[in-house]
Amino acid sequence: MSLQQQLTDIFGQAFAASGLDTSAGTVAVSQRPELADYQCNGALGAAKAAQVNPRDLAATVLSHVDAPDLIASLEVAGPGFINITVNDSALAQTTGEMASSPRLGVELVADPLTVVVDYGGPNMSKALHVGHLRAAIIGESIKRLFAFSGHNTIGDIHMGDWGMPIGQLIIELQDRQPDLVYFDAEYDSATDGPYPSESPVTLEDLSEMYPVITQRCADDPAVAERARVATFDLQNGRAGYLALWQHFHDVSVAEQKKDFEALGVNFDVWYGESTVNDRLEPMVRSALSSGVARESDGAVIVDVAQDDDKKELPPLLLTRSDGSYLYSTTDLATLDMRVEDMGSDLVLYVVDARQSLHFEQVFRAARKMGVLNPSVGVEHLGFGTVNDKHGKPFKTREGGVLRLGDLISLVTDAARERLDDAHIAEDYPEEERDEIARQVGLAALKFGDLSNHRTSNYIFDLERFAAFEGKTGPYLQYSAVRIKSILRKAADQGLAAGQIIAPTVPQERRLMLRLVRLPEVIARSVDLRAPNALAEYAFDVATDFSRFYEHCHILSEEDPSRQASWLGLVSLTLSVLTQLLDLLGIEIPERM
RNA sequence: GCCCCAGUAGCUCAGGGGAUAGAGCACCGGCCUCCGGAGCCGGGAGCGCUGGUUCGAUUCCAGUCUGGGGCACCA
Repeated sequence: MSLQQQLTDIFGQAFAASGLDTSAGTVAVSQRPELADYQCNGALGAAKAAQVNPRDLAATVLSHVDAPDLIASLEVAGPGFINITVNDSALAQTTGEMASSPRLGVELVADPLTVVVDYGGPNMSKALHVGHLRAAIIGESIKRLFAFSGHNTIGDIHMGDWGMPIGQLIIELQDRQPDLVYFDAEYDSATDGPYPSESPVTLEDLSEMYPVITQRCADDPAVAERARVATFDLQNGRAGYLALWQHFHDVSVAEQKKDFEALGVNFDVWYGESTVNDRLEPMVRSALSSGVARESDGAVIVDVAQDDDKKELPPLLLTRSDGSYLYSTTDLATLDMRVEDMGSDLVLYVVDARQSLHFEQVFRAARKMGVLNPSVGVEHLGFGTVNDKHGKPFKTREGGVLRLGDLISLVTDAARERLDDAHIAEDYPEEERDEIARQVGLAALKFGDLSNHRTSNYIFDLERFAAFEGKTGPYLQYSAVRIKSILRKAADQGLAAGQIIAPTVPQERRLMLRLVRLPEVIARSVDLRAPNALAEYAFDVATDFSRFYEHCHILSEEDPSRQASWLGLVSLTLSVLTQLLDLLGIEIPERM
């Protein structure tokens, strides 16, 4: 049990023994570290309810606290705060237990859930760009966080591959290459042979076609109508379109897989909207027959407004008036699949915050339609938009969107340049230098993103991402690498980590206090679904380590038990940093 | 018009109803006979505005201003 939890239990009992509610015993990390390690503010609120003086009440509570092994001193301060200073040897013992625990003292959740994390969400036929960065790395981090906590997680890329854009691309291609067999409605693969196995387009072609056809549809209703028809035909199984779709899909996935792999983002399943095509028609029919859905202007809709709504909630569209399906339909069917086939208890959507209304509609419709029973949770974990320094949508200097692959090259090159300039790692093999540059560049990129709160709008600043000083990913890597270096040298000298003993210098004590907070930080990050809490803490751990490192010279320490303890402490620090960075999707080089 | 999100230091951002609101960058000043200086130590400067709830509000609520976003046949 964590130190903070032990203290909370002790104070809960002390409040109970004083005739008050156990919940008043909640202990928090002290806000005034120069005064105490932890504090309990429960006396202030409880005193109000009991109509007594808070300081007197705090004193009464203290009289019921008897934990000399754990607590070194207690003090009532200010209006009635209880300041708690823990015993040095208890602190050392807790730190030592953490060091010998494979999970670093973090308990597995009592009731593991099957959690589907829906993130990434690229549209088929589009190269990944900077806008996909957040979904990918926030989603990856949240997935890892839930998995570490003990949940059964499934990361699903949920590709946008079954909607209007596909119909648009089909007619755009038709206009460019009308003679392709895919457009011949009379073509019968049973008699005429299979469709060509070679794709008529590359992802490059599709990416170029995409904005062109989008604009054409916006400008010309007749073109838009053709796209709708093509979408309908595709969804209803027109063979040529399906064959074409397969090509679009394959060239897209091949390219996108490379980008996601380069980012260190791995999906468990590559499902998409198309995966649930077979569920669409039955689902809509069932919703109609049960009366949950109704026809309106030829479309099928589900009313999701409620009497107590503060805002007007438009109905959710299950089908267009031509009978074709929308992403609301595929999202609902996907949810159905996730519950029915994948056994989800919780579905987390890591998707742009601008889609919050859509998810509100989908979640409500899902409850009404019985797709979701009350025991299954669904949450939209929205994130902020990607803007440039001036708060406008991010564009490259040429005015286009920055490709994800180009972005990775940019940060990797910056890291490589830094290595060269500073004459760092000059004697390493060229291959290793490249690998270090890759790891450092990605760390800068990811930490720069993940240290922001998920929901805040995102200012995309290349200079900031290529910075390696201060509160950055590379600083964290550097801290970890220094520890590895120390441990390597210690091993060379035959020195081993030993029992962690009571701290003797403030920097050492501070580091221990920081490390033992890990369980609470993990729990809080899970509760808030917020990787930035991990990022903040990781930086604090690294900073506290740097201070300790500056002040305590480990390898030249003369007292053997102290030296062994310090080696244990820095080894634990490395484990904690490694774990945290892994949860953020950041790798640590062996040396750099 | 309605709704959502955000307003904290010059800039980019943290912040869990509690005491004296924290980092990083930038700027200024220190630390290299010592385990890796991508480091450490020190310095200045801030909760949009007005009310409310509370013993106590940057935090919760209402209003207001500013910025961003959304509002059935796009995703």
